[in-house]
Amino acid sequence: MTDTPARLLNLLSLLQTPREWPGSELATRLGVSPRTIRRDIERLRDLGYPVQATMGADGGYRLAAGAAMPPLVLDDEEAVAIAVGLRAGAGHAVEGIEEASVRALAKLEQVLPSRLRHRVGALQAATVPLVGGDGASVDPHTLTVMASAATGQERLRFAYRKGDGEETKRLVEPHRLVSTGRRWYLVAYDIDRDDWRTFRVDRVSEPFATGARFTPRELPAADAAEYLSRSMAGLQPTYRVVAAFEAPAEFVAARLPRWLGMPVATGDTSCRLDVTTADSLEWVAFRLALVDCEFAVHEPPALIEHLRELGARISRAAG
Amino acid sequence: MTDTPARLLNLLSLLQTPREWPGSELATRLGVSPRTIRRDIERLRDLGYPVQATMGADGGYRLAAGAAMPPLVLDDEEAVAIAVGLRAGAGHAVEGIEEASVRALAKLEQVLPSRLRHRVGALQAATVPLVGGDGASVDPHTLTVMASAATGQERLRFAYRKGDGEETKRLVEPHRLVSTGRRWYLVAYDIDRDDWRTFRVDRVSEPFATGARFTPRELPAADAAEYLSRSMAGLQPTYRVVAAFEAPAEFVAARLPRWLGMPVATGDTSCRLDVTTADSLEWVAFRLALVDCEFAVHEPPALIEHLRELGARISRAAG
DNA sequence: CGATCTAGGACACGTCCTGGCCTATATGGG
DNA sequence: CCCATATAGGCCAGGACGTGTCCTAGATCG
Repeated sequence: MTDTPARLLNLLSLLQTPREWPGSELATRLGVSPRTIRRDIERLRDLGYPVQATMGADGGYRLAAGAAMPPLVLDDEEAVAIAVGLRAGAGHAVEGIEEASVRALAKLEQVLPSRLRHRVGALQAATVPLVGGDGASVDPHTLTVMASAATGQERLRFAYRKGDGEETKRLVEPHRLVSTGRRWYLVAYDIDRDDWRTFRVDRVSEPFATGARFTPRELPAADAAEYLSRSMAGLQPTYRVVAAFEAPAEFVAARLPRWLGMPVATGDTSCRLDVTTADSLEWVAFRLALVDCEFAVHEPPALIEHLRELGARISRAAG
Repeated sequence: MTDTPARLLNLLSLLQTPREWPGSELATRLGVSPRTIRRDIERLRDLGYPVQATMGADGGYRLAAGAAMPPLVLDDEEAVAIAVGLRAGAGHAVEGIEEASVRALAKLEQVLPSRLRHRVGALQAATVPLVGGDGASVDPHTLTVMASAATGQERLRFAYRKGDGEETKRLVEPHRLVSTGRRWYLVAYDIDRDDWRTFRVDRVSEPFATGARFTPRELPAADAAEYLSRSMAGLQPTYRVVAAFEAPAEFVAARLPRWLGMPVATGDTSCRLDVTTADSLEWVAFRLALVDCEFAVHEPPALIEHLRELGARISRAAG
């Protein structure tokens, strides 16, 4: 409280409250004269924070939207809410911002007080994983540890469950996290195997940043996404799904995630969807049923079988 | 950039990066001597931010978790990611932190630069509303405007669609937002009608804070939640849902949201769920089907009918 | 053992921060 | 209309404090 910088930070946090503060109240609250408050406001404006003032009787200051993000001052509950929200969305985030979302979560969790961390964990446990599917859900904690290690250029140690169920210990230099559809991959240089590898994040457990720094190697590809798609080509079983809907293409498109592709209109009130890269039939079945209109699945047989079972189960539930 | 406070904020933002910074690099980057950096670190520590230092060769500083949240310095993408994540979760947030979640969103959107606001809007449009249900989804923008007006004690103007479909104009003094299950309500004092009212947020459109301040009146109840439940008693149609599952109670509980209540075990591999306050049958049907085990619905008839249709539709889709 | 980092005391110089006082200006209410 | 109250900002005096340049001590790794 003796410092000018501390006061400015306090001021910034007060101004982020969605209300107006008269200068006199700010002065008494921060323990300085109103004149100094006016100067502090000026300082904040010089720093680029657009402090808005309303003139006249019962005027006051508030922080408006500007050119750059000001440092967000959150109270405990807000921080927990953001952390829980981001973790809930970590598995199936909106496409295009998955990486940024994980980065933000890592940044927040790095400085999250431990008592709040417990609350986040408890609430996270209470949350319902929306996709039952094949159970390949990612642990937000794993994601954030990996993201931190990648940007911090620290070596990473973890246990990896291979496709055949065997557990192996890995020591890698993490390069980047890549999200495809709803699955996460880590592109990293495997120290022991002395080569680049990709790891499915849902098969990783007990990730641990060793603290040892490394200098980034050059990836043998234009970027991590390209390397991933090259290394996955022909490797994992993917399905091609073809379905027809009895509803306008816009109606269906609005109810499907983008990465499933866009439906093509086959008439005024019908359209067709062709998904080439589906990797979980349960998930696709679930999304199709959610569209809330008549539809028919033409391919693959496994999906048709799964839908038959689901429909039968629901019918049985109805007595 | 000439100021000490500005440098401290910059330093704080650098230290939030998940990596270690040697003092010398911080010095050159911020354009001051290493000694000043050491003093700045000390200042931050005095302010309560736990700057962790590792000694020895290639040591450095980083920001650790402490007692209080430091101001979060986000880049553009991270801010957008948080905003989108919170908006996506605004409708059906994790129980217990809905209000905090909306507060955080309001705080963020208040200072979000407009160019980022456009990106948030675009991504938000691309997001899929998870619950089709009765279409009573809330607009995150409406929520944040209302939350800001309530905590900022500003009068609020909006259009309200009553139960019979009629549009009315309202001018209110917002008191609090309350979330029950997946629905949002505003408890406010209606100026024109000169009495307290509750409004369903999903029926509100074009909310607008007038800027006129008011002094809070005393609510004729212990708190907003109590007032809401009193004013809703016997008013809105709620259903009682009874369902039986052929799976252990823990299995079912883990796949149901808390506000639906807890299933009661009726055997080792069976349990029973009794929901007294369901307000949307589509939503309940959807959640029950998601549990992924055999189940049967005993009540109400409307839900059974809905399930019958859903099951038939899925079966038809399977050809 | 030496290199390299953090940690921090001492000192001197100059800057800038503060409070008090002034005026100008915008706004709303009696 | 006029007055109260708010922001906005200039000017000035005095003193606090931030700065760079020394210095030494302690920790850690190769």
